[in-house]
Amino acid sequence: MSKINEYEKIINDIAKNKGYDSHITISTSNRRDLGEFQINDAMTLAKIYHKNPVDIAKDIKEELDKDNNFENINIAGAGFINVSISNGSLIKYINEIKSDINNNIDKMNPKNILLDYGGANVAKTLHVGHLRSANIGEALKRLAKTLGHNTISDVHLGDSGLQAGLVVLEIKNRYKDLPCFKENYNGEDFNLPITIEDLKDIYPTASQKSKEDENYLNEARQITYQIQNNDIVYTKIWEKVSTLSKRDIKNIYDRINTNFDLWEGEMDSFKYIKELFKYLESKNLIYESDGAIIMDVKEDTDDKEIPPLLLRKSDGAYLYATTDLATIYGRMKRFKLDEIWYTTDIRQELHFTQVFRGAYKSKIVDENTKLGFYGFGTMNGKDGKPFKTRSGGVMPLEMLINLIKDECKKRINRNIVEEEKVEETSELIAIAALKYADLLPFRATDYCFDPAKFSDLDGKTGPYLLYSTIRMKSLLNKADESNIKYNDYKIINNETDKEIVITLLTLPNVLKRAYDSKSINEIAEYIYKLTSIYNKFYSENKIITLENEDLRESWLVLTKVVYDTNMLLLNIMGIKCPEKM
RNA sequence: GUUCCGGUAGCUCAGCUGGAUAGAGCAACGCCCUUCUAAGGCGUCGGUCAAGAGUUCGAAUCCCUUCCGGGACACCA
Repeated sequence: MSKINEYEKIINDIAKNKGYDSHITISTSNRRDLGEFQINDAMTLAKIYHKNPVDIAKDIKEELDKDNNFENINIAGAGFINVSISNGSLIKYINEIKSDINNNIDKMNPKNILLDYGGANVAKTLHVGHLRSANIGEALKRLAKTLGHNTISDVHLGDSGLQAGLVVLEIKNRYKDLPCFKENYNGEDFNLPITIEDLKDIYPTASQKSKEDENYLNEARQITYQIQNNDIVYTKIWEKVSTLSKRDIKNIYDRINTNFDLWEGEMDSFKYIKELFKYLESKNLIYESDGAIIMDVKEDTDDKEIPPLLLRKSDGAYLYATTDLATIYGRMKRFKLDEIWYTTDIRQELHFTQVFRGAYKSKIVDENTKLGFYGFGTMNGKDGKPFKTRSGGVMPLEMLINLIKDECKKRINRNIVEEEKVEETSELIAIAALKYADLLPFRATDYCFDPAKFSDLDGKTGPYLLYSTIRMKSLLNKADESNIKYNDYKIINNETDKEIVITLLTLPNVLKRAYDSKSINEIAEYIYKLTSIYNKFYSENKIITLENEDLRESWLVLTKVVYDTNMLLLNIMGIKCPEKM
């Protein structure tokens, strides 16, 4: 158990012995003049037990006074209990976590969690709109892992929609002479002379044409249907396009440290669709309505309209809901899952509500498996609409990364970073800037996309965190080079030192809250707070040259613990730290 | 129309399971590099928490109303 929870348990045991049975929490005080931690539960307990809150506070204080973990206990106002932790206890705490930062984490009971995020579309360029899903999903996965869970991540590519028909149609138009488009094609394998560069042009062209030409659109729809139904040529072309496109998509995901265990897509769910329909039919859950096949998912207790799940269009084609339900069907067959997490734009919430209901109602998913939708807010431009480039399209992710990278490159300290490392280093800094800026706002609120926000390199930013973390590491390296040992934490010198220790103490609760709310912003806020206190400490003290050896050793141990914590949290956020910058 | 989510400093955002004096970054202004990386540190300026009413010992936080902005609402994904 983490130290902070040990403290909390002591306090809860005391309260229980005094007859107050309720969960009491301690939190860092916002009245530091009165104490470092505060307990606000006396007021709540007063209501339950019909007693004066100050008397309850006194009861608790009386016992806390006897425990040498705590000191300077006082009661203020309506019944606030202010508590400080004794230096002795804090020193012990740092020594408990100094060699393994995992000792400052409360592991949870392991669950098997599948995370569905990313949502890239085959044959389409990864653009800034894909950023949040990747950053948030990846960070949630890493957080879950850190807390002891088993995870499977799936990019769940969008590869079954109209863009398939559009792209194949455009290819057909451009390469009429390929053997596969001839009448007596014998099904032999063929080379598709298409590059990723071609692909970047093919979809936008086709999309544009479909908007202007209804015949073109209809033909694309027809081909989409044929691909979904395993047409020998079209399906093969689409598979080739997918393979090519996946490689491109993976390159960009790699750049932003987003990794998937499964590179599956909507098309991979098609093999379950027949079985799924049969199953739903056997349960009498689906029926025809206006030529389409639907499933009712509304419930009597609903106070708003929940439309039915549309599983097959009147023209026979399948939809988003079909592939999502079939995907769940497949996942439940293949894996033993406790939870499935979806991270997409919050505008898809209703869709997932419908799909989840369909999954539970049909018992594809039993009530022991939790389906969770953790949507993120929409990325808007300054005008309140989705961010666009000057030409009107959505900005490709690659362009944004390179934009930031150029800014970072200008600021690299060439006296420190070797020339051949400049490229790699500016990439890491750019990614840090991008990811941190994206993870800082609360998950579910919309936010304003401004390239300037991501290229901010000063203040509360990714580069600030990297810069500071590198300085910590550099300091520890200097100590190693000078053969200065730092084994034990011995002295808390002043308020700044103590503030660092207290901030470290709260880490387990921060991780817990982030996990509960499925929002990384608490972690992003926390690492900034810890880092800025450390930077204050850094500027106040000269460490290596200090003559007081015990204090110097303590400071180095403290530096190491903050460094380890930062590395842990950067890793959760999917941010890599360079050696120098 | 139904319904969901927002409105907090000039800008971008935290804080919302009620707690004491509402925070941060940017921007503006001032100070600190012969000394472990100044992408840093310190300070100043900046607020009717959209408005009104209510619950409470206590409200940015909970309830209600209004105004403003955005989203979703069966053959797109």
